[in-house]
Amino acid sequence: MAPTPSTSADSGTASADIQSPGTPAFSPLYQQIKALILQSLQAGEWKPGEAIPSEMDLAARFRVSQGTVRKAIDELASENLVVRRQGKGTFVATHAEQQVQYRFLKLMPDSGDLGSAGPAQRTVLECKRVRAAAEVARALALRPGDPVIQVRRVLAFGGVPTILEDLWLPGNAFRGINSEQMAGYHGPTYAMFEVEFGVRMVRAEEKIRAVGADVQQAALLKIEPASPLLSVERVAYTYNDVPMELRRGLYRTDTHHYRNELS
Amino acid sequence: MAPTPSTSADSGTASADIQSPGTPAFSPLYQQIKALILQSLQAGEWKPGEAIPSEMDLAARFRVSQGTVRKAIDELASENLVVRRQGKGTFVATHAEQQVQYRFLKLMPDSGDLGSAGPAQRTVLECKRVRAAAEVARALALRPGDPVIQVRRVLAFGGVPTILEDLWLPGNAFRGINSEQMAGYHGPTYAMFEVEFGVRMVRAEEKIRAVGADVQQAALLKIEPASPLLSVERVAYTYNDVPMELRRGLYRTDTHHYRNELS
DNA sequence: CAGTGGTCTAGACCACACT
DNA sequence: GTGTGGTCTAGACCACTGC
Repeated sequence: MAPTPSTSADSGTASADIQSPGTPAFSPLYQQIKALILQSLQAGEWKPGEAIPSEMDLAARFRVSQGTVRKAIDELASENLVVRRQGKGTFVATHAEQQVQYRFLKLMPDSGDLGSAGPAQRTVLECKRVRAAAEVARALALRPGDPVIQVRRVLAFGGVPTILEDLWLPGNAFRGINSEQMAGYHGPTYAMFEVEFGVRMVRAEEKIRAVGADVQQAALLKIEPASPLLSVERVAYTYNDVPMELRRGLYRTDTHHYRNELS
Repeated sequence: MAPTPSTSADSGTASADIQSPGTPAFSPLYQQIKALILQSLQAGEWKPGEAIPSEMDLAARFRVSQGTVRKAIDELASENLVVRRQGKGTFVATHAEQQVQYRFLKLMPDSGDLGSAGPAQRTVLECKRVRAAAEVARALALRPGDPVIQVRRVLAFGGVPTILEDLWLPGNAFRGINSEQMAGYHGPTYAMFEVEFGVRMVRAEEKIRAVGADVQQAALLKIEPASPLLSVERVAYTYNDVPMELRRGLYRTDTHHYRNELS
């Protein structure tokens, strides 16, 4: 299964390329290899946490040099799709066994002392099948009225309710999900999605605002109504930029803050 | 000016390494080259926007192969310290001539329509020399009482005041700064810092919270007191992780949102 | 056209982890 | 020791830019 290089740097050969006229569309070999590896990743040829074949093996399989495979894997690693470990191999990234427990949750205690409060205590308030409202459908690339799972839960740190979250999940991919799974799983929710539903979140976009708590929200978080809360609206994507989750979190930021790095 | 490789991969040579006992401290050649290039960047050997020497030139200068220089530059490019442009050269990154006008400002209009409101209108309310309070001193790695510049300004989009910002700058590096500079410069404030003070911001950390506007803040932003605002506390760093600015912004998020990407 | 960064190869050796 | 990823080199050719 050799790729079709769009240009050839092989000494001696000169394979031409089939291209639509007018589209330069030059694609380096390593990008094609990357795409092939990505396909195997999507297809589940290697499961999260498992090792992928060695660079030499992949080079042989795709009939390219190790250096080309290396560059393809380099990009996958920089996108956090795989993790390289010297001497051991390259592994499919997973939300479980992440060094920092929550890869997508950037809320930090002001003290900076992470583990003091231990893991979040989850309380699932609701987990039901509904029909997608227009807004939810748009975010998840569904049609209005399509089945979605709606989850509402509270996360507490050290006994203090800190986050109120609403989640919307495509009904088809998450068929059969229930409150016990949402509450009972030890570890990140995204890790549970991998194990139970084979859904790997690889990327997310967030829109952050400051809002005032309404009466119901205030009651659930045990704060005064109209208290300022951080509203974090997240769309999480699997491979190929397919949206698989819409999430709206309300964070208390009197004891925590959202930490971000710019470069 | 050849580097001292901590290990040698040269065929034929076998240069041993001077290392403190007990410290493995293996550092690849390309990291050493990267550090050397970084030194030249800091020293101002090449100014923001200028081209650095070609890969071949640098390879000759450091007596290493082009591939090694390439890998060093690759890392600098991934850290946004330089920008590569095929066929033209590698250029020192700058906050001016940035494709997106504000590299560190992640506030977007909800409409998504960027340029509609045009560039921000700046109103400088204050620009004075003060002595660093404990908190400011800590953030800027100064001693309490050291001179700092304090700036307060309002940014408006399409005539609507949207951001209220307080800035603290080390008095020594920004000696002589005044309101006219802060208000009059066309383009990002960080670009002005490069041109006028030779200070290049390379990286920043932000702590984000939701807060309620106090009476004064509300008046300046022409909103109701206690309205929820996004508080963005930023420390910006030059080379070598030296903090050069503390900034606290209060963002209206009824018409805009803070956009973030996770991966 | 020459010069720049970008791609690709092939082979050698190093650092690390397991057995 | 063996196998993995990581580093380094040398040389060839490709794509893009501007003279």
